Amino acid sequence: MRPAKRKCGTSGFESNEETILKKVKNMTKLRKQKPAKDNSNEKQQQEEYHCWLMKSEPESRIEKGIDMKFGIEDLMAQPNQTACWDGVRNYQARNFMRTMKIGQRAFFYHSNCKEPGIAGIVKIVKEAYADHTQFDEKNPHFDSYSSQDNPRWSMVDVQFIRRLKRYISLSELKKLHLNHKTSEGPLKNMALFTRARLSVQPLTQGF
DNA sequence: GCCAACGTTGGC
DNA sequence: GCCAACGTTGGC
Repeated sequence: MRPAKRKCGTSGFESNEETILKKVKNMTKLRKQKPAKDNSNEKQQQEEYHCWLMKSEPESRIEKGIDMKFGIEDLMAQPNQTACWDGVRNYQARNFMRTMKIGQRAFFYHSNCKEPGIAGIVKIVKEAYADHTQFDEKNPHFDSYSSQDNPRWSMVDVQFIRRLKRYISLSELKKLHLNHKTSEGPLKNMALFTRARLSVQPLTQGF
């Protein structure tokens, strides 16, 4: 059954900046700190992240004959407005996906496009499992070193929740980030800037 | 284990 | 389309 398309809810991002900041602050706050151990390079395992940012390209780009386009509208058009997040080929991004739990939320970020920025919110509806595209020779993300017995790459399923009431562009986020670096604001450690090239990331850096 | 060369990401 | 940043590969 396909649920009726959601309207942009009234609980959405308001159009004023204060409320956006409050929201981000709240989402950031949900990050839970496990009891600290002294081994600092285990930090990533010690810390549980609850809110994510996942990048996808909303504009057509052909790679080995396959269109990489997958914007938020493409997600909305899927059955159940749900899609698997295949194609991640970076270990850190993969590892983050492997820690994702059902029900957690992520910002859907539009990358490599005219106006990069956050377009909407999705939720994790299936936890990490093998990414089938790694076994498909015709797929741009085929990995000949991976095996069915021991798959190297994982993916999760995400479901559309809603668009943001207004698109939050990268340039706006960057301004906030720069301000927050001096004012100790909530976007001070936003991974979008501290780990710019990661395609799957927790909202704020702590790793 | 170092690090140069190479490949990819993604803003601009 | 350029290219900076940075992750990966592989020679040594």
